[in-house]
Amino acid sequence: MSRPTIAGVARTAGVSVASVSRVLNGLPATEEMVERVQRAVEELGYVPDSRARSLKVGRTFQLTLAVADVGNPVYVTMMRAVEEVVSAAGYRLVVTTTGPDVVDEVALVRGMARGYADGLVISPLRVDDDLIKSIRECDVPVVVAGNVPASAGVDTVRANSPKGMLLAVEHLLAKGRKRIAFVNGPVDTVPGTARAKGFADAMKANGLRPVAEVEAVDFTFAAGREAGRELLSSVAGSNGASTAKARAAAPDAVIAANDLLAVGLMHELAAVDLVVPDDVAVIGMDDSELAEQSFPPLTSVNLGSAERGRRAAELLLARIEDATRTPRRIVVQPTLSIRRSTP
Amino acid sequence: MSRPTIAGVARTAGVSVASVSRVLNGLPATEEMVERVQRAVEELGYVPDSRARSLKVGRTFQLTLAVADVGNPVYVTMMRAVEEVVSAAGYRLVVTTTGPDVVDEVALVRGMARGYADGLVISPLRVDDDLIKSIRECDVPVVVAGNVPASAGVDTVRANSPKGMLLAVEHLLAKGRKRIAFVNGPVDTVPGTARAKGFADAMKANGLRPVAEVEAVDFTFAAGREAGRELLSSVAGSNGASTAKARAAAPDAVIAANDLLAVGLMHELAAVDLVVPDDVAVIGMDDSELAEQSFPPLTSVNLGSAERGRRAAELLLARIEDATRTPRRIVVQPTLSIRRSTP
DNA sequence: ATGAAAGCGCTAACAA
DNA sequence: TTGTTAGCGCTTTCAT
Repeated sequence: MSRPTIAGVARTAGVSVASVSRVLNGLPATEEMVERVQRAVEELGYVPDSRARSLKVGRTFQLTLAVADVGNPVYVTMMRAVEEVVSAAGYRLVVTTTGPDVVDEVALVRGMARGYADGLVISPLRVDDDLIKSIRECDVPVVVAGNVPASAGVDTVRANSPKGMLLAVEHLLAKGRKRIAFVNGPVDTVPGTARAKGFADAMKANGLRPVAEVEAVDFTFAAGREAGRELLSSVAGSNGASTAKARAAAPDAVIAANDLLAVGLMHELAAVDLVVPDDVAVIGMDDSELAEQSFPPLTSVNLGSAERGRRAAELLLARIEDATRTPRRIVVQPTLSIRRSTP
Repeated sequence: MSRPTIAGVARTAGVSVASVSRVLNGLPATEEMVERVQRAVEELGYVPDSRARSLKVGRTFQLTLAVADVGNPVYVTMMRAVEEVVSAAGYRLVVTTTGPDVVDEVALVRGMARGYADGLVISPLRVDDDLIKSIRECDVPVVVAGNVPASAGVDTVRANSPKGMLLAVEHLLAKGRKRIAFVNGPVDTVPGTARAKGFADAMKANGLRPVAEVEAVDFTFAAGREAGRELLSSVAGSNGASTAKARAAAPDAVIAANDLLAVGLMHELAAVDLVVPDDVAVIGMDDSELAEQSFPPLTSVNLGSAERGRRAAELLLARIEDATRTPRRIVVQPTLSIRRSTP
């Protein structure tokens, strides 16, 4: 026996389908009508088909969150925040993963036209014109948690990487660390670009020059280890330097573009018996759950991922209410979460 | 201007809607027909509405994965595995989070009747009769990644916790560690129960008695820290023992029910200057990404989360093909990933 | 307050 | 091969 439909309910309740629909949606009806319908619903175990409903009303009451890498703990923070505001508003949240490629993001955005959800929060790693175009032309509202040009005319909420970098550099400086190195993620990504510029500016503003800079192949732990090895060999093997000389040239602090990279790096430091923070201080970014779980606990720039998630969700809900409102560009300010990886 | 429908495409192509539908679905048509339809589709930027389609054909080509806690890294391993097989089969995967309560799980399973997806993989922390009932009565196939009674008659793929515990205990024993303590998660959860029994059996089988046992409030890092403190105070403060005596009573190894708990515990050990593995060895379970990211890298029982995810997805696809096949109960065998948290 | 009926966008008989 | 049409399960006029 197949799933009961509204027609079945109507039949066993002895009323019309319209009446069933009405009581199901809380529209005015007599006591008795409500009673009869509810009994029938109970008896049949009826559950309305959301596809049919949304086909008719044009809304699914689902929202989608698309993230590039479920393994990145920064997304769990964001996900939790989005989930909270979205479910409070009566929406169901589903999350999908896109992978690191722009084309996948574009396909996802285009795919929203299929009617999967009433809106989309997307946090793209890489952005190109195609993606922006697909977002602008998307049939459902989309807000991007990240940075796209103002000219794109879409709602965005992004972090302030430069400010975050400043926080990191100045903290290090205050602790007397001046030989600062930098482990970035891929510079062809949005966050990678922002971090690179932010780091350069922050160093310059403080009259510092980077001791070393390496670029990891992506924002993962494995890439962080590899970048760590590269960093180590670059500062040690630049010439046949004596130990003392090498020490003098070696960084006494390194900033990583995210927590995953920072933790990967710390593993490599430990591998060559460099102790954190005594020999080298380490600062991550994102202040994800991993930062407090790592050992030593990682000082990390809190880029406000929870707040970004919250604000992004709010923006999305607002735009669903009113598609004509002028796009907002929110930037959330960073703070520094100081832990034991810095002195 | 609103979204183009198949009717619009038919109109601009000068053909019938049926013909459009046919070429869109790759059914036989003349060269010219295909040509005209494709041009119209291109011109209008037409994308078929999946709701309407699935209302008609009864399938959504979406599958749902429901996990209790997105912050638990064991789920990202599983998620990746599920995603891989599911997308290879032409399905779209969406993941939702349920929270730790059974009622939420039940609501989710019941909700599947709304037609969100063609199938569900669920990994429930707690199982009761209601949940089993809802699974059996669910309108779409569901496979549970976890342990439910055989009598439930549902497809399951589960880990072998007892075997895993044996691996852990015997590894410790081989390293000369006999004063073993245990940090479990809540015993009112399915994995909690399994771990508890597995640990007890493994110890008994080796003629060992646990030095201490504590139960964390859930399977999180924070709970692990708290449990760690409790463990430490229970072995230290049992009486006004001398340092030497306390040392003798203290564990020289502890097994934790998952990686998150193990890492939380390690932080507390470090807080009282106990070094891992010299003073106390630590073994986690799940062998999640966190195990290699932690410091020292965590020896962990690999409960096969990737394989469980893969098999669960395969089971689901198989059942979607054939609803009548007799339920299978797959159990995947554990291995031990030895890292530096054990000597 | 309730019921009859149209129609959301699509697919699948069935006819031609 | 192509077109006409019924209908998937629901909501929402429009009458009553």
